[in-house]
Amino acid sequence: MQMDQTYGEVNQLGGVFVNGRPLPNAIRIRIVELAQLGIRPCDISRQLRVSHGCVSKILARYNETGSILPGAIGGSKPRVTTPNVVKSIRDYKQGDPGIFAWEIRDRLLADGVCDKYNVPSVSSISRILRNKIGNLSQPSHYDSKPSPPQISYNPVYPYSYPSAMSPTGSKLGSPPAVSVSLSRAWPSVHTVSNILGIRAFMDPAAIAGTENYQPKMEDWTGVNRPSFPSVHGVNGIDKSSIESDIKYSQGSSNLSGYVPACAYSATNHQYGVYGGHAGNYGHWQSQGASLTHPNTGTMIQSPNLHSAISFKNPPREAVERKSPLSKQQHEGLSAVHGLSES
DNA sequence: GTCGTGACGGTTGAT
DNA sequence: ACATCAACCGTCACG
Repeated sequence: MQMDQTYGEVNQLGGVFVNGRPLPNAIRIRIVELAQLGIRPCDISRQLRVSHGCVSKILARYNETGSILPGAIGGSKPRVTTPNVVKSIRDYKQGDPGIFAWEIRDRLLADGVCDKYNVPSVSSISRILRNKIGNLSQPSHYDSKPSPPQISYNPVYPYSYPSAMSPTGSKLGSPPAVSVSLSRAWPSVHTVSNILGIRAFMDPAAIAGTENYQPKMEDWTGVNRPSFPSVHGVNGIDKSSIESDIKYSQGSSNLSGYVPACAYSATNHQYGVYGGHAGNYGHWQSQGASLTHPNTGTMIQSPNLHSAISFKNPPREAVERKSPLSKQQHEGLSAVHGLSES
């Protein structure tokens, strides 16, 4: 609520956080960077004043997915009963009026209309039959609608927008092209890619915005910059930044000492993340930060950071997410490679 | 002392 | 406009 500027709360370590909201990207990145420098999680926790549970989670996620971004918050799962699916169901029903819902389900899978991740349940199919199709002859307005075939769920998908971001900073207003949504597990990756025919996974560009896109953090965009005395701050900053400062200024002091050269450079742009100021998202470009993904060796540079950051492995995560860290590795990551470079 | 985990109270965004 | 719901968040405390 009052969240706008919300003051955050202070955790046991003295760090500031906003309950319910993700840590600013700047901190998330810093966590990863420090870890890459060989600093132990417990020390990172203390230095950044972020609970170790959180450090653990962020690091685990990064190791697994290559993304430092928080997951997509809010929204609903994409509907599986896309117009295209409904249409197929109707076709099957018309072709064989006596067909059972489970048979339809099997056909949807067999015909590639759906995959195991997005195929409607038998009960959903029954409902569709009853409600949307009912009388076979009736055309349901569905077909008329162009509705992009499978992609449809893309659009629907909150989660996945590619945020990519418009460089300009426009937040995510417009979803870029389709970069597919793979974001959560729902549509399986395969599906999507098949559908779209994309090579998304391999193509960094495509990927870029994918996965988590940026969930929005408008509120925080300003986010903090811990180690810095507000450099530019003072002057011209807009309120939001300032406020954010307020919200988050945590131990600046130590930090700086700690993080040496890290690319981060803290500097100002710190929060690159979501736009340091006032909401401009595009700011990612930060300057030089670079993260190298350990497992893969992939290096992420800031400029691309956002892309890099945002994704890496296809999201199967959600699915497997339960146990996040499979310690074993991520083969998938390699795919990512291209990411960083640019 | 570390670190993984899950409950908890919270926010968000689609429906 | 409002309420639900389901996803995610970070903290905390336990083991």
